[in-house]
Amino acid sequence: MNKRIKINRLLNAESPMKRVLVKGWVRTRRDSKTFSFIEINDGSCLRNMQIVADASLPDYEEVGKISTGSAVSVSGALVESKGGGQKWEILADEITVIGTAPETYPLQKKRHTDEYLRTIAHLRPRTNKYGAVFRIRSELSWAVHKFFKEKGFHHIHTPILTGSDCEGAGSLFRVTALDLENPPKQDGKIDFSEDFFGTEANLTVSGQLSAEMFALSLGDVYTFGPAFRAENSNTRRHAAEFWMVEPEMAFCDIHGDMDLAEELIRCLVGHALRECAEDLELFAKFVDKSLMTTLEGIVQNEFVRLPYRDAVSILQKASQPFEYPVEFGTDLQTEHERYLTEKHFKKPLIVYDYPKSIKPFYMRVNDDGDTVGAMDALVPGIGEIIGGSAREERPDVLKHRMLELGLPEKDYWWYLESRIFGSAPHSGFGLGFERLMMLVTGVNNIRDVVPFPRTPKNIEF
RNA sequence: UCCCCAGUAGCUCAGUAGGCAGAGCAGAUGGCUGUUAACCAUCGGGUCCGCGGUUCAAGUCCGUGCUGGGGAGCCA
Repeated sequence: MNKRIKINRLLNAESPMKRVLVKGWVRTRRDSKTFSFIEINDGSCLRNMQIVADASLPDYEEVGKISTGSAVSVSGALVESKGGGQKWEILADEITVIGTAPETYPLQKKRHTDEYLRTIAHLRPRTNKYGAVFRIRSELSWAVHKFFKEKGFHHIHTPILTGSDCEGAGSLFRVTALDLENPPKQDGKIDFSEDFFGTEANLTVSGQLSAEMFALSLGDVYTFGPAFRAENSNTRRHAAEFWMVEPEMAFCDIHGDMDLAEELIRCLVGHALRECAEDLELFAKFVDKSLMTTLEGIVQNEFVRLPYRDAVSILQKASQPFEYPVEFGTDLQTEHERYLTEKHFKKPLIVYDYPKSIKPFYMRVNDDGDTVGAMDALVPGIGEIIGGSAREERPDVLKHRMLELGLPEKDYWWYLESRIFGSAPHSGFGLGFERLMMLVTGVNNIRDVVPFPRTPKNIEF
């Protein structure tokens, strides 16, 4: 018996083949008097393979019972199709049902809402749209590694479990091996010295601080892994578990940081356009009619670079009213970011040099003393897709900032030591991988670009 | 967490003025055709999200809870 061949290979065949074997899931069956058409999909591509099953087949009775959703194995000849819709089809000489699907199979041969498909997240990758989403996700994931590999970056596996609530930003998921029914206590409080690590532990919110240590050793590094936020965020762009790409570069300032951010996004979008054309076509057709214009615009045009001070004055001069007032020292609200990227410039932009007062301790203080080398990349439809900064490499300035913000030095002793022993300017950023997926596919809910999304009150599957 | 909207057949939805619960698709059965989300006919299919209230009468009005969605905040 020959080996199974993926449908995408067969659909791109140059010539007929006498004997091929395919395996996949039935999308639809159309019966004639003397034969049946069965369309099967094996996930290798968006398109299905049409199987022609003639009534003369030994098990033709069985063929009539093959239902939508069943897993089947088909062997036969790859021949040019007599019908109009496809170039190739398989003239079956043997069809075996590997796994049946009763009529309660929830996926029908019709359009389903995204909300309904979320309730059957275990089956939704069998639909055209979600199959395409996750093929693109896989391709983009690979493209991230390719991008950094070609630039000489090293991939670092930073820890998922962390011992301190670094950055103090966002609520953390506590990790414990203690008996929650009866935890050990000391002076009325839970005694974490009895816990697995002998101290409090959490899931990481970012690999940045670890990555910095490796940038100051291996030069240019990146991490690509999950991050966890226990924020009670109920929006279409937040998940409790998401993936971040976090490059960190030694001897690099905020401008080099922005250069890399822009190059990364444009390169990844270009990669998707080249390598996922067929799947992207589905999104351009059914999800976002302007998708191709948006994506090609990103690849072809440079991003706007806009200092925060200039962003403020543009917003102050804007003809439309804002709910939140804008002045130096306030953070840009969603409405402001959307105005800048969707109305004023109508393309991606990077805002940089934010006020010190609204940014974390590790961002490098600029010479003006009021701003830090922070940057946010904003794209139409999604908002912030990248947040990054130059890191404060001067130990005295860093300590001063920690004091201002009330962060205990002892918790960051190793971070501070990196500034004492051979400190060097360095910069990095975090790219929200799901937000990139939303940008590339036009899908407007983060829950629909994650295989099994985790959001407040939702961890089924 | 706050504001707004929704919840009716397996799925997508309609349900008028408070008066017997509907369609398309899916499923079953039969027919027809190199078909393309095939087509035609027949049939089966309901805790109208839960609880409480108003009313002779509630899918419909009121209160409340749950679930889902959109927006805001937090951020990637």
